[in-house]
Amino acid sequence: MVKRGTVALDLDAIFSALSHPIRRAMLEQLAGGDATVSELARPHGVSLPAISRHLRVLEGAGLLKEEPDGRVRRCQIDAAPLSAAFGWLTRYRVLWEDRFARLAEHFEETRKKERKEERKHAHNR
Amino acid sequence: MVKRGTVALDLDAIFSALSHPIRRAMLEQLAGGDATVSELARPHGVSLPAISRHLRVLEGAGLLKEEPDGRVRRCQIDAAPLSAAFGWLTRYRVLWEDRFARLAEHFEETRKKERKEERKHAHNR
DNA sequence: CGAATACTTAACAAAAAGGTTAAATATTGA
DNA sequence: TCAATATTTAACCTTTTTGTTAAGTATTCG
Repeated sequence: MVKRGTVALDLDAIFSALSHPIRRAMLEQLAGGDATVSELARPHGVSLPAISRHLRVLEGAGLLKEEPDGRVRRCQIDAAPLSAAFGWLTRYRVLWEDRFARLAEHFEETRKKERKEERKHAHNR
Repeated sequence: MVKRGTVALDLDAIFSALSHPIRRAMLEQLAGGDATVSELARPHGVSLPAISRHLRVLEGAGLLKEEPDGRVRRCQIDAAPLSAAFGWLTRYRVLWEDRFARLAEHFEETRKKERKEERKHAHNR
């Protein structure tokens, strides 16, 4: 495991953690704010033990922090390791074809449009 | 498998492909230019069949294109799926803490410094 | 042609990943 | 105190991943 500054960079664990749709969905959910284990489990049709282990995978990659709060366990995202993943991709982005840049732009624009849509809908809520 | 435009976005396969150090190293090597299977195998202390299967994993994620050239097989990177991974990270980057941005900057700067170093060394070769 | 080169496929084994149910633990609240 | 709630641990099973060696398939070159 490589260290850079105070940030542990275990790219194997980070990319591996991101490779499962349930775990990505959990991170997406946590991006909207902290959540308990049960709240994170609700959208997925799997057992609690399965969820518990997904959480440990995320924790192992440094992507998750948990804090016991009564009989509930409050989870929050730690985005630092994502920066490592981002960093790796960025590093090679410059070396790979321009196609990459063009596609990245495409994503940025899609994202902008989506945010515009979100703001529009927010008014109707 | 989701499609957006002409780009296949199989984030499971892409992140999974990126989760193995040998495969990341292969992509790094390919970033420096096309290579044959043996050339890609050389740096890693594993058997050719093992390499062959790593290549199929990369191919399965759409990250690799191969072209038979005589008895050699020339491999080249296809960065498009990396853009999908990049896109996913970017999408959530805006939602996660500023810490992310600060770390991303850190990486960009590290990268700049490294490139400066590379140019310096290039003169001495 | 026939040997060497560059790979891939097949068959196998060990380990990791992802899921299940049942049981254990800790906390809250009636 | 006792039952309900929230979550983890244990034990187990199946599938996937990663590696191995041995054998097969093309292609090149003397």
